[in-house]
Amino acid sequence: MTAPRAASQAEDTTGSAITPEPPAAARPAQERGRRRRAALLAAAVGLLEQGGFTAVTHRAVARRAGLPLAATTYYFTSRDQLVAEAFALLIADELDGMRARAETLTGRPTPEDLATALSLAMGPRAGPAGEADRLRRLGLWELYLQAGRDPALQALARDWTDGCDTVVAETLRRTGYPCGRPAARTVGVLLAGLWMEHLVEGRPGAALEARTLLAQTLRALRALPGT
Amino acid sequence: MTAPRAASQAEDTTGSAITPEPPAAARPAQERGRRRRAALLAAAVGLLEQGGFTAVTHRAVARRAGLPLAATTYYFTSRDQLVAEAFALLIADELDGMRARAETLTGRPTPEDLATALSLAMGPRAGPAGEADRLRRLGLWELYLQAGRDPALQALARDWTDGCDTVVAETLRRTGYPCGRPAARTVGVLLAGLWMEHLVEGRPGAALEARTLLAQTLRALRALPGT
DNA sequence: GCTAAAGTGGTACGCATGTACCGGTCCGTT
DNA sequence: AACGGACCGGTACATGCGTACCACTTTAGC
Repeated sequence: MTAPRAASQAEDTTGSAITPEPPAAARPAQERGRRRRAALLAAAVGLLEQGGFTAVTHRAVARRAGLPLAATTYYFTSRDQLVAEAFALLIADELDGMRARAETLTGRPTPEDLATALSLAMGPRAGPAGEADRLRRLGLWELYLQAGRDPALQALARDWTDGCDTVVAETLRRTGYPCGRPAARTVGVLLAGLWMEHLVEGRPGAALEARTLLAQTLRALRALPGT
Repeated sequence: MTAPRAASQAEDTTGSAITPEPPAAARPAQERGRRRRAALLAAAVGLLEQGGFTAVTHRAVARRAGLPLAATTYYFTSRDQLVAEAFALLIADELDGMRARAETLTGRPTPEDLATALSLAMGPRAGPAGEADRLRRLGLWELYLQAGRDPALQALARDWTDGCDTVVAETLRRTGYPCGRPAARTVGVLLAGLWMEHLVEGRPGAALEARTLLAQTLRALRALPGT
């Protein structure tokens, strides 16, 4: 968060003459260390969900993980690294969940049924768990957008997009909607856009609208040859 | 940015016995004051574009506007208010630009031509001005997402969505694509999603893909009756 | 058991932030 | 001309931040 980010791997200015391979324990050697690192990462993800990008501070992460402040700088070389790893974890979790929900859909559904199922798979769940989902997704999109300013996150942003598109494409193929990548992309972008809008604006009819527009689009794409 | 946000309108604890109507000059009485307020707002918008949400600090705004720090707290009761007004201004500017570009499109274009024109109207411009556009849009989306956590911004977020959809709907109608709101929504969401993706991920073929997918969708929607 | 590395936790520093305060100046009104 | 509110600008304060540091304890490898 502080200004100078480049030239961080500068000269070793500590007392010891030889550089003992920066102790940054990216992969801790001991079991307890690995657990601690995971706890910090989990705490970072949680904070990301609850309070967004700016909520992930060293102190907040340490407090949430029940660890001393210094643990955060010991296991992660910088806040940026911590955030980036949390982002990657969030993406992986979210894609796993989406994939799992999408795979329950089988058979040869009508466009309407497919639209409903896809909406359920890609959107936040209903009920009390929905608010947690909503915040998680909000955090994810926040980080996604951050990738537009921070090249270090760009690759992760692409993973997210590709992952979503792949889930959509596979679902379409499996349920008898053999379509090219373009059509799958259209459906994926539509789904993501509609759900993001819902996340932010919280309009009452959003879920229904998503199903309707999606069904319409699926029907239209199917009617058009060679997509 | 500091913790307690509620109960901010608490008791008047200043020396004077009577509350002289909080001096918060929301609409300055004097010309110079109005100019200063506008300058601060413009500076906030600029910072929003360049550095995103977190870059809009009292000090940065004041410095950019060439005014003393205290001016920011004089004309705006809080940072939140400053940010909200900047957001509103950004939305209005962006919608004006989009509308102006969209209105140059006339006649009865093919789906491909329409897709190209809409992409040009709604997406960032090319050339050296494109990077500024890119950052501006990034800032806008950042704030848009923030509206998911801050109810005070939600109405503005809806204005943005509605504005985009309206531009799309009017453009479609004017160019001989009489369609219902659902179809316009589909096109609008698709456009917004694709451009946002481009903003963040910066993939080479994104502009071409946007045109292709949009043309395909327009064609498909036109082929389907009653949309 | 000994030694070096890994891990630990308390503390400190420098900086930027949001916001409050206050003595002063400008200006429209009477 | 004078009065009162709008406006001005400098400064101060408390807080939270990222990161560095360092003496200490635990663990792994010989």
